[in-house]
Amino acid sequence: MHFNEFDLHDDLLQAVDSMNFQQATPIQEMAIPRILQGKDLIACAQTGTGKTAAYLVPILNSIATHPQEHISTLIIVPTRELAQQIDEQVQGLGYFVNATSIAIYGGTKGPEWDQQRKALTQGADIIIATPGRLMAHMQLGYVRFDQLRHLILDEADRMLDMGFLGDILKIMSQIPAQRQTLMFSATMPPKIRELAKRILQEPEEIQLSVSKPAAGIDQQFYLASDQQKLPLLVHLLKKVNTPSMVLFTSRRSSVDSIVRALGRLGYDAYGISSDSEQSVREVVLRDFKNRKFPILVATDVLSRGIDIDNLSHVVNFDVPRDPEDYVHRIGRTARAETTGTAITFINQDDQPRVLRIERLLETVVEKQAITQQLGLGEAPAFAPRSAKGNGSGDRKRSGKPSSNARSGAPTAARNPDKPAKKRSPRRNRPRKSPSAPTSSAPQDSSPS
DNA sequence: AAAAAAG
Repeated sequence: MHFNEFDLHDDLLQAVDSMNFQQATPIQEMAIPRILQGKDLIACAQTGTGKTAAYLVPILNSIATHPQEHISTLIIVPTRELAQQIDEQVQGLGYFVNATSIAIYGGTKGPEWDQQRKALTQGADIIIATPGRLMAHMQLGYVRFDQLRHLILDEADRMLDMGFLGDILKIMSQIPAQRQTLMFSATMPPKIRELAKRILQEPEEIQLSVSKPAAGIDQQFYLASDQQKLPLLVHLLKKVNTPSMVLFTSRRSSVDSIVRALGRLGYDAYGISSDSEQSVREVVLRDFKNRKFPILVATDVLSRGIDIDNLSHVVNFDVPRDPEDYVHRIGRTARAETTGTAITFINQDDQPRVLRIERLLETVVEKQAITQQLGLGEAPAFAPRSAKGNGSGDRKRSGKPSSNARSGAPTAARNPDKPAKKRSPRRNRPRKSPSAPTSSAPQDSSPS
């Protein structure tokens, strides 16, 4: 279905056109008409499917057709980077409708607080906020949501994981009951169902292939001890011409040491975690998106929703403890129906988690053991003790439980169906995000 | 045994 088949305001069609949106993705095709009708919605969709535009387009349509003075839309998200990214999308799509927006989040030291207060008092069409900072403003009493018509909870399952339920309910208690509410969640656990029941009215429900990675991702598992991981990574990097790689690690404390180790090996890498200063987080992410350096080392702060064009690789330096996070991490690549490679290093301790991931994916991925032939010593054997978790006995065991050291052949673990069509959405953003400071590449990770 | 978010 083409975008101009939706019943959209002329200005918005122009915006959609300027962004070169043509064919709607499945989630957009399903969500846009229902949101246009004013229905509440609960949608379960993998990231990288055009989820954000699926709600921004109809919301902006509502703003174009019924302009109002004060805030019409509140979008709540779990991380600051996601808030900023959505704000940038609003800037692009909202340009021709003259929609105003602001991202509201904490961690900043500059004039942001006053800018945020001003937007909240004098009005902006769309507010994109992380819960903590929004609450802080609300407690000061000047935030008015009396004209609010649309509330969106994005990455709702993540927000509950992060303990935001109380904040969300408190925020919701101060916005009109007469409103449209949209919930987007990667998964649909009972807690999400409960919340949906509580805050949605006769919701439409959209389910899109739950927890399955995109078809274009080539998943590769390598057995490696902690000492072998870095040299193995270097070996794999040598085979790539111009890598654009996000390397995930589960610990904030490892980000810096990996960045420094890569620096010593001559790779230009920078890191992001909640330990980084917010201004550094922003500059590093922007510079990485602009391909100013090839390797970004990050914690799971970036595992959800963050959109990076043409990311060639995701590397899991360790296996995430939550199998859902694996799907989210590797979903940073092969977005918008392109292709990408997801490499996961598995040491002895990581192995039970691998079984849980494979159970979630309903796929067994070949465990490659190539460290020996690279002269890095013997790889850890793949012999997971167990995959602690729910006691259901349907656990699938890997067909090849032990290390088959001679198989250097690339694994065949991509999802079988769907050819990887390339769509390459050309984004000529009509207006730049107003808040982006321009400065040069970050300065703090050269070899010491 | 982690991560994120308010300061």
